[in-house]
Amino acid sequence: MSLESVPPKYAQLVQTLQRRIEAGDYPPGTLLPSENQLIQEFGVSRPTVVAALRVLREQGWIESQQGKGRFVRGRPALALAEQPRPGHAYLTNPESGSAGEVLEAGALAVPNRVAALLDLPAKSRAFLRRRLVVRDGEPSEIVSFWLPLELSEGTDLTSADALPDSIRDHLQARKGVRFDHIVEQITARIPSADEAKRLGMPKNTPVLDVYAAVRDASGHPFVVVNVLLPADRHELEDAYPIG
Amino acid sequence: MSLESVPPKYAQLVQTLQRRIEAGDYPPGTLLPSENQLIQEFGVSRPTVVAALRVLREQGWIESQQGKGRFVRGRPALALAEQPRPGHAYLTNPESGSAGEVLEAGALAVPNRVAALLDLPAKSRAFLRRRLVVRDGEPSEIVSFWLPLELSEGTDLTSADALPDSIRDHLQARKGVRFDHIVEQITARIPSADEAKRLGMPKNTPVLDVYAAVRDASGHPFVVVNVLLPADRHELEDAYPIG
DNA sequence: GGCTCAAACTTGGTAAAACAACCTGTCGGC
DNA sequence: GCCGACAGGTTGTTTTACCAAGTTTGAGCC
Repeated sequence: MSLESVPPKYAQLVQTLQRRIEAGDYPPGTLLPSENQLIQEFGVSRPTVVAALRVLREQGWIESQQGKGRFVRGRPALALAEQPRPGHAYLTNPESGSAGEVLEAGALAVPNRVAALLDLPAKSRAFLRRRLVVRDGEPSEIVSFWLPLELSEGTDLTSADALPDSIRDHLQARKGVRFDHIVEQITARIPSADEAKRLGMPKNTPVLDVYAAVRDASGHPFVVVNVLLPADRHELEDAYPIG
Repeated sequence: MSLESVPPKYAQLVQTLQRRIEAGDYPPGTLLPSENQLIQEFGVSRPTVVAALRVLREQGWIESQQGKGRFVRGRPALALAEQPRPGHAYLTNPESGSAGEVLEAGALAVPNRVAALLDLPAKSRAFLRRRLVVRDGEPSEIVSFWLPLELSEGTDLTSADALPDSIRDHLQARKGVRFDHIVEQITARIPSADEAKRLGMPKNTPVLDVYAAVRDASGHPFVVVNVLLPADRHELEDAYPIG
């Protein structure tokens, strides 16, 4: 085993400076201590100080001006809020982290829309794993994973139990694929009678229908995640900076 | 005067390597030459090589693995594409760029949801500008801008004609506010009879209801944009990288 | 007083060196 | 054959050193 790995010095410096900015020790608009002052105070070399300040600049905490110094901007508004995109969580969270029930797990003909997202010919077969997620004792959403048959071989995706690791880790470990980005489509529709029954929702309220195609760096799709959310109980929220 | 300032060496290296990756000299999935090889080939020092490779890694061109090397990923698909996010386009595009008709423009009591997004007390009044956008001769979507009364003074937002500049430029020029980020909420519902009529859509198909709160760097909201999109004619699409 | 200019600060970039951590082979011994 | 030790490769981190370029300041001259 390993002893608690200590973070590198420059990362510690980043943390320290972030805390001081948040605490108001370095108010926004003011000048940060110069490189030499930081070298003195923390007893590290200049490259270490510069590395820390570079990280802070790239994250938007400070801005620098040659010849003058580095100005405090404050905590970057979205640095942390920037995460929970709709389709993303279902890929990275293990199924066992949420209650639920596996509805289907096996190969069958893909809907046209999924075929297009997976770059498969229409009417071809693919593997489907569909799960009803339960939150607070109530049915909450239906999550479906579609993947090409060759990708599903050798995985535990046919299991009727919740998977202990995330779909992403599962595929990455067993098939060696590398996820790169997600293309997400959001639409709304009236649920089918079956969907409404499973979700325990009135038939005349719409569902949000989210398709997330997971692709590698070259744009080749691996998996399509579909999430069905009753619109009376769920919203999608997202935040992003604008230039 | 100065001669054309030459870019720093590490930046030149970044460019060279990017071009080689794009040209296929370093195909995705393969190993990049090691630091020592690059030092040899380009006749620069190790910190210079490392600085260039750090930039490439942060931009998503390569990924590195201690003890093994650096793997080529390819051009980062989304780094520059930075899609038009749903609420964003309506802020930056001038109204005159799309056909349409101003439905309302004036002060009135805000709905609870908008009040919350604008940090206003419930039942207070705010300025509303609502417009029906027409595409290809068909009514397409309803766009509403809500803003606090003090922000609407001195603007042309009461005009019944399409504004020649974007809402963003308009407010930035006249009120000196600086937009920083957007918090977006997406939901779906059945349209009201009036909405369905204006949008020329069947009453039993849902609409996507997008709320985008535009805020400054400190999180204070300026404007709320609401877009109503018939779900049978519109989808929201978005792409983002995953770590 | 007002101007010029040099000195002293600031950040930006490059070079050379060393050690640590990690991976992958090869070469033993078993 | 199997397994461990080891050597040699890789990237990660830190240090020392020097030069370049932009900004501010103040001393000194007119």
